[in-house]
Amino acid sequence: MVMTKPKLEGITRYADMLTAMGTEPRLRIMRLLLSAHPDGMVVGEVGAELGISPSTLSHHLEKLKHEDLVKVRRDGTYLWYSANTQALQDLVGFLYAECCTRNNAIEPQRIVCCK
Amino acid sequence: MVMTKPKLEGITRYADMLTAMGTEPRLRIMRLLLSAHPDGMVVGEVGAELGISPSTLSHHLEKLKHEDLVKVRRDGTYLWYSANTQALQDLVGFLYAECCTRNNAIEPQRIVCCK
DNA sequence: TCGATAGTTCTATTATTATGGAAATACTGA
DNA sequence: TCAGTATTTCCATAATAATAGAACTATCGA
Repeated sequence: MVMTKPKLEGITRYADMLTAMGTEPRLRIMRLLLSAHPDGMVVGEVGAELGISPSTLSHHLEKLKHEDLVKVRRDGTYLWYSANTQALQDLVGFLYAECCTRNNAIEPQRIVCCK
Repeated sequence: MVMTKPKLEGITRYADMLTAMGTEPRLRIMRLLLSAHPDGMVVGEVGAELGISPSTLSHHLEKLKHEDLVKVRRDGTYLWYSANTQALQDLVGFLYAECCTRNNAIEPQRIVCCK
C-alpha cells in the first residue's frame, strides 16, 4: 500500500506557504524562478544572482520545497529548481477566493486587469 | 511639513505582509475579518470566535496593523478591527502579476473563474 | 580511480517570534 | 469620581528561524 504524502489540508497549508514566501530572500527566489519559468534555474545561478551563500540558499530552497512551492530535477551535477505553478495557483486562488469571491471585499477587476 | 508614513516599498513590503498572514492564527483572523467586511469585528468577538487569549490576540492584531493589513476604529470601549482591502488588493495583485502577468506561469482563468 | 565542481547536511550561533499572565490604560455610565 | 468592561502593554519564557563555515555527498570527465 502506497503512503501518499500527508499533505496538510486547508488553512494550515496556506499559512505555511505564506510564511515560506514571507521572507525577502525566499520571495526573491520565487520571483527569480518564475521569471525563468518553466525551465527554472540552477542553484548556483540563483545564489550568484541574489548574493546568497550556498548553505543559506540550500536551506531556503529546502523550505520552499517542503511547502511544495518549488520542484527540483537533477541534470548531472546540477540541480534545477523551478516554481511549482500548481501550488502557487492554489495559494493565489485561495487568497483571491477569500477576498473577492467569498466575501466580496475586493472587486475582481482590481486585481485582474487595469493595473 | 507632514511626514508621511515611511511605507516600505517593493518586495520587502510584500514579504512582510506575507509573513504577517503566514501564521494560522493570523490567517484565521484575516479570514474572519473579511467575512465580517466591511464592518469588521470587535476584538473580544474575534478572540471568542478563535479561542485566542486577549494578550496574544492583541499581539497578532498589532502585527497585522503594523503591516497595514487591518484598520482599527474605536467605538466607546470597543475597538473594531477590519480588513484593509487596499493592502490586500496590493498583495494579491502583486502575486497575480508575478504569476500570471509578468511571467505567464499561470493562466489567469485558473485563478479568476471556473473553480 | 582520482580530481574538480555542484550542492547539501552538520553544527553552532544569533536573532526573531509566539504565547500569555499580570499590570496598566481607555472609556462609559452611574 | 468611582466601578466595570475592553483592550493593550509590560514582562518573561519557550520555541522557531536565519545565517553561514566546514565537512560531506553526488556526479562527471579524464
